[in-house]
Amino acid sequence: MSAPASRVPGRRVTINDVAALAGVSKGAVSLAFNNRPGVSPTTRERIFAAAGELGWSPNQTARNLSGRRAGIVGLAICRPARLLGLEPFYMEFISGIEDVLAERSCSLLLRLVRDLDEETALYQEWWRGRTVGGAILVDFHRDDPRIPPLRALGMPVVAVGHPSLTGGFPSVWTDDASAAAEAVRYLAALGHRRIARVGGPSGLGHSGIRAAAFEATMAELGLDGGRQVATGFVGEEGARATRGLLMSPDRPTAIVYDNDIMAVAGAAVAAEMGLSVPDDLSLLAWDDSQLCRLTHPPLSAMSHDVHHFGEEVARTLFDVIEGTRTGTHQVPTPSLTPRGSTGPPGSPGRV
Amino acid sequence: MSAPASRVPGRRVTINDVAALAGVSKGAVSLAFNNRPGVSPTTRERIFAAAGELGWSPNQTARNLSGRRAGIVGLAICRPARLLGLEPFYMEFISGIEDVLAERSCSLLLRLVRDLDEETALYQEWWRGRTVGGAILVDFHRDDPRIPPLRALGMPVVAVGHPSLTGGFPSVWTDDASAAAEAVRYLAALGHRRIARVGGPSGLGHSGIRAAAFEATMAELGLDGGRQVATGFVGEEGARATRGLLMSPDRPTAIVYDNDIMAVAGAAVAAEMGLSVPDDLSLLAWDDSQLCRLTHPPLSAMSHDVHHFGEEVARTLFDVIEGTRTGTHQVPTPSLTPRGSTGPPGSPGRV
DNA sequence: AGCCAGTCGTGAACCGGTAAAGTGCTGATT
DNA sequence: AATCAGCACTTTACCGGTTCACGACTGGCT
Repeated sequence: MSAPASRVPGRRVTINDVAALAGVSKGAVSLAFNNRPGVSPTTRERIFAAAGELGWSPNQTARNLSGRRAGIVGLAICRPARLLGLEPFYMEFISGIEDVLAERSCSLLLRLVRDLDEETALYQEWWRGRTVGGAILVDFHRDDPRIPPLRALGMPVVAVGHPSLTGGFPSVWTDDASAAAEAVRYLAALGHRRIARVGGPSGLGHSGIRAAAFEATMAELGLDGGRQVATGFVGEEGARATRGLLMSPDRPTAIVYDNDIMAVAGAAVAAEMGLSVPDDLSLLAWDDSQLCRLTHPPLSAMSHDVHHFGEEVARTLFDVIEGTRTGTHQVPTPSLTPRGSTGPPGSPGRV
Repeated sequence: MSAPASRVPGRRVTINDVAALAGVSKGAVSLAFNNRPGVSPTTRERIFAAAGELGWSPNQTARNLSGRRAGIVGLAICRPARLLGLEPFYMEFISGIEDVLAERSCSLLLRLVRDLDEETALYQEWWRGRTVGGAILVDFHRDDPRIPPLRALGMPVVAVGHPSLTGGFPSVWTDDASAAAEAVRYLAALGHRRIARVGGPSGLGHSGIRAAAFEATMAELGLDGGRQVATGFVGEEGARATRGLLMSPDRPTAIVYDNDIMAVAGAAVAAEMGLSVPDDLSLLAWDDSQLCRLTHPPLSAMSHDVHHFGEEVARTLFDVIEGTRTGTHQVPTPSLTPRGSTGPPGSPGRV
């Protein structure tokens, strides 16, 4: 029941204790622990021995206060909490980030915020307060209001999004425009003429890019039924949007979704309305997590390696922090993975 | 192109600048910003005005250094990064935590570790270095080696796991034993006699509890085919375990899994081996994320609200930090949600 | 011997706040 | 008139490190 043999009951051990035990000044201990010249190998040894005996390691907070930056990377996300738990994208993305952070003994500071102003204020606090050494910015909007204040802040940042959106921050991005175009061309090649798209919020940059590319490609192919619906990315809205599209007089024969959770919800709606996939309706998801392989039929998707995306983002951030990188960096374009949910429209087998 | 009008180009603004502008000492500013008595309303006003003008807010790092604890909660997870991205459990759990943290303007510090020693060392560093104000401990083992050192640390902690495992830390838990028993009784009632279980790592506490309850219930019902296999929670291992069970001479007619990702993998194996679910084989998942509703047939599961679980954990941690709670706290027991993957064994419709 | 350079280490200032003791003033009490 | 409580601040000492100017000692060179 007694506590393990500890030195002085209450007091916490500091650099001074180590210095005293090793018989040097605290400056020397600091030098030793930051392996910098100025202490002889013998003394260094003695200092480490003392630290080991006392179980001391430098106090990060104190360290941060005097100049050095924390081994902590900030990530604020402006989305509802529930969505975070349901969307496979974020967790895979975060797992990729963590994979790289862990290698360097760094941690991720995660925070959900309600709006972009709160997010901006948070980053300012994190940076000015030396809580983080850098940050990852996601979900860029057109003319994103976070850009000017964060630029002024001078914090190392890696932006996730197309360079046209990220206001000059070093960025990592996928070519959503090409992917969206590929999606449309694929469905058109199958014979679809009325193709719809269920996208994310209209203000969101990458949704906008996909929307524009979708429309442009439809026009280019001479297809005119290119209706698009904006949603908030959650399954329920995906279902509602799908229902709306399918109830319209000239209902689409194919729908492209902006993530897989909405595509899954869309598939359920199709079933509920007695439409068979892919004969009556083709569905194409985006991101491609395990979900897509589990539905019946499995969902075709624009797929990419989200874990790897996260890794690249984290690696880029370290480069930015070390000052060895400033440009933009593209990761592979999502590529079409055809599965059972896409096929020619109104195929012969239809009832 | 020019930076927005900022006071003195390089220097960061500190409490001293605010004090100077307001014409008071920095002590007064500190008092005002921690709304404590000792400053008149007029002066207080003047101080806030000055802070507003300079865009100053207290530096968290400096604040933490002198006593006060950070509004940051630590969570270390000792699992492979890839798994984190695939397992719906963790993200839903984290989303629940974040939901409560966000209400109080707190953040979650997340870190993946390789082993329990690294985890212990990390918590010590976080606590001694005043990086976090408390922590969430997960994945308890029998006689968990983290307990003694972390007890000695005195950090506010909430443990996720059965009180018999969590070494006296305030804990939040689900009754896995009852749930495991219910799972077995349900399958037995359907007529199954050879029931197997694909569990998590044998050292993991909650896997052990489920294993013991599984075995005890099997014995109680006079069933003897209760084989159990330990895995690492990933889909691939779930598939391998399932394959092993199904290839044995007296193969089980029902399998219970420890999470849903392995159950999904198990369903794929059944299909691959030409077994029909549930006629030839019943499958029962655990946790019950969306995955279970997407397979064909949908998976029956021991389901619970993981998001809510996370919320309760976070709330409990705040109570512990404030000293208003020390005991254990049970959240609802996972309850059986029957879907299409369970049914009587070898039913008439069988080929 | 005298000078210089280089190594090892010390001491004090500093990072940006908090906390507790101290100061000066006002107004009520005896 | 003297005492005293109470408010509104100011002063000063931390919190636990890092950094940098400076001193002491050693050894090589002329």
